[in-house]
Amino acid sequence: MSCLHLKYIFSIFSSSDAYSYTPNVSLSLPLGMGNPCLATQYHTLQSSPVISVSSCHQAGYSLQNDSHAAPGYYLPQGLRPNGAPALESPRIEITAYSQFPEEEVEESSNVDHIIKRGVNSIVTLTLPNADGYRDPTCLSPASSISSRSCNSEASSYESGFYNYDNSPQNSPWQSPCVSPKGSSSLLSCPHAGGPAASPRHSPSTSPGGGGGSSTGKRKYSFNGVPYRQTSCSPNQSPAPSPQGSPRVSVTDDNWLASTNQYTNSAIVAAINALTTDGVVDMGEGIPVKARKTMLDHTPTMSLKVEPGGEELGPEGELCHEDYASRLAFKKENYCGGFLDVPQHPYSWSKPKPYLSSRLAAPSCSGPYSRAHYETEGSRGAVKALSGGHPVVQLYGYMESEPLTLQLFIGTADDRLLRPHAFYQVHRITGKTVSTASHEVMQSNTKVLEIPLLPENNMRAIIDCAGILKLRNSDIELRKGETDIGRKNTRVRMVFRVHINQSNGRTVSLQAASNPIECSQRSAQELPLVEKQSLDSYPATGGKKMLLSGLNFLPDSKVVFVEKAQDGHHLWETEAKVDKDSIKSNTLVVEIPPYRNQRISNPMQVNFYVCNGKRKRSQYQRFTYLPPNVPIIKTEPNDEYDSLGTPGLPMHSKPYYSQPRLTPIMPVGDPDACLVGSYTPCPPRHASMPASSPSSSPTLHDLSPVTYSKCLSSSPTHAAPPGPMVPTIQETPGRPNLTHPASPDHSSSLGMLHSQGSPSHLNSPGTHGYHPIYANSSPSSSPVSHPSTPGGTAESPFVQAYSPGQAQASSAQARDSSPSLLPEDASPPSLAITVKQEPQELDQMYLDDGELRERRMCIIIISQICCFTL
DNA sequence: GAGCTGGAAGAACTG
DNA sequence: TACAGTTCTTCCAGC
Repeated sequence: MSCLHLKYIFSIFSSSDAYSYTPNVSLSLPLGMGNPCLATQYHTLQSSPVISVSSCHQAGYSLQNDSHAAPGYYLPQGLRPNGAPALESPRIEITAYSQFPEEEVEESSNVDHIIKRGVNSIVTLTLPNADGYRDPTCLSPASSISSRSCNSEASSYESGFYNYDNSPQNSPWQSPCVSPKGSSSLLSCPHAGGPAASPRHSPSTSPGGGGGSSTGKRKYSFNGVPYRQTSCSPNQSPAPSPQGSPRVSVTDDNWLASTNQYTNSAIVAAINALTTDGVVDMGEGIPVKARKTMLDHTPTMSLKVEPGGEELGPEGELCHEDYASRLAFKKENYCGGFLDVPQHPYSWSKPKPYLSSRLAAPSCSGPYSRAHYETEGSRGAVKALSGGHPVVQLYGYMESEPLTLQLFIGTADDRLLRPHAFYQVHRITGKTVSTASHEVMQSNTKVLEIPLLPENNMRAIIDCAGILKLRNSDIELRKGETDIGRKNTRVRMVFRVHINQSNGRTVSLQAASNPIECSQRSAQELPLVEKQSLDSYPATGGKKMLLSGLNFLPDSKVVFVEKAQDGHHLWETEAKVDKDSIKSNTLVVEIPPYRNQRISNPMQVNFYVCNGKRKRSQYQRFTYLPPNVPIIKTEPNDEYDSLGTPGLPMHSKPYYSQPRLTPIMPVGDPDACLVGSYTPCPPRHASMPASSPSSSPTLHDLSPVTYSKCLSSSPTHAAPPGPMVPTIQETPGRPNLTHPASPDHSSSLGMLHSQGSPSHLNSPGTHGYHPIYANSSPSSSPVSHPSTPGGTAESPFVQAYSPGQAQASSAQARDSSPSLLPEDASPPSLAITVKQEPQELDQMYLDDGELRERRMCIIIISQICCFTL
């Protein structure tokens, strides 16, 4: 499978607190190469949107990810020829990604990647094996019996819950992409299995009491994967699928008549329309109650405005009529497989007041919040670490049309980012919720749609989203489900925005939050490494590295491990931990010497913190450099300074639990990317469309994800040859891609991989955004990737800024240079200097400089608290 | 009374 | 197969 690798800046701040740091993260969007239905699409953007997410956790890390490089387009280290950060240029990249070679290889082996270049620069993305991953007919999150569950009568109606299950375009499985307006490609019906009647355990019907859902011990197939029991259980679960969603007739006329505005609802509607064609029949498997509810409300596709309505007033409400009237549908053969970007989504009321500022954000009681089961009541919206709620903002968007921000729960494991099978976003309603939202089902994944309004500076406070935990037994029994829920408790919130371009194309941006631990026990006991002061160091070792995170104990151990691609350990050694310096959130460890002191290329290894048997953190990446290689240091991170660990400047990038590798190159020298200046990753962009500069939006994922770009980008490190996500450099005229094999379900378009890693720290006073060390490797952390030639403060993007500054910044961005954020925007706490990308570089990619002027980026302003169950 | 939380009991599962 | 430890779900109580 191939992944569309999107780079974006991710900046998260809490609604109540200002954070500023912007890790670079690149997103890999899996493209089903093997599926002929996949169409590659890309557009030329007048502006290059960038999704930025900054997390409060990370203070500036910069990773590079990126791509295959096409000589000439990227310089090692992710810099352009002129030294500008690669990510800067607007573009969409499809990059191979993988962390664990073993898995990757296995997964990749199954998929062919095909990219079609259609007329109009249409890129068709297929969703290979999408069905395999999740059976649409299976119990979906929507089946939640909770009052707020998507399938509940109330929720489905009130929230305007729609199931667009088969909408490729909207499907979370679909990777963000640029699609030509009106382009249509046929995609094989994702839900081949059909709605049918696969028995599901219905939460609502399951006998109460713990374990009621599980009918027995889990059985595993020969390959160790739990197989679905086919016997129908009395407790049929309501296939929450949206199939029962309101149906609306769609005609070409009304579709065409729709405005230029893009909305996901259109897709939903389209899918719903398909149901009339018999394409989608979700009736079976849906609890009677649920079906009834949905049917009853069929005609009413309403967008419910959350409480706070009084404050919102008429304008703030999205009434049914209003909502419905704005819906445009395009009848299309979605089953066919082409994923179009709906051209006419519903529009959010324009003058909608943004209430978030008026609401008192719930305070975060501690480091953890808590997700809820269907059998429980809601546990509230996701909290930001600093309190309040996450805030997402789209920077650089200069149009007056409101956009729709999509939110769903994605995975946070070692594989590509994709919708999480065991968790679903949960729409929160209530007095304290200021943000309007509505739910839709896409490919068995619940998606929350939130308006991004120009009047609000394209900013939204995510106070309407909680996390619902589905019972493992319910999900594992789904047909085609290969994931195991047990101990699969980390998730990320994934944000997407589809932006219609004036040229008729649509660009999709995506950003993911930091990993969120959803297991109560794990959150309390498992060590979590969020940051490390060094990403790389000479093989001689001996240097002390500061780790920051959670749950460090006096007897915590740090183990360095090197694994072969086949998974077996090549080397493992326990590092020396400074017991005296151990705190619950910090730990100092001495980097052990590498097993081979004579390495000529950087060697990627992993390490983890262990609190005892079965209590290990996820793997963190570390790169051993040839002894004679000079180490580049980045500016100290204030955050670390605050840790009180003198002598250990931490510019480290936050490593979240996911030590995943994002192989950029499917094949090649694993170390290649690190070679030379230790640039994380070699240039991945094979071909930048010189002709249409504006057409390649760049997505920067600065999420606090733990990956290091390097790994991901470098086959060497991490990436097993096989499993890599192909890197595709799309150009209107010539898409260039590498195909990685596509993994099973993960290979579907829906898989998104956020490779980003937090790598950047913004220095106070400088723009937080660090564009791009796109190609940075894991080791590309600030340390290894110091500044880019371009210089610092001028970065067109601001990574982090305080909430208060956000609006000003965004406003300013629109007014003048969208891409540029005010200097003051960056939080004082950030110490890393962001270099600005030289314009010359842009020009290398673009024929004109317009792109820079209109660069956009989405910023997630707040870090999300961990959740516990 | 409803909703949100934190805590924990007991079932389910793993090794 | 039994057992102990781990993890998952559900339930309860306090605000």
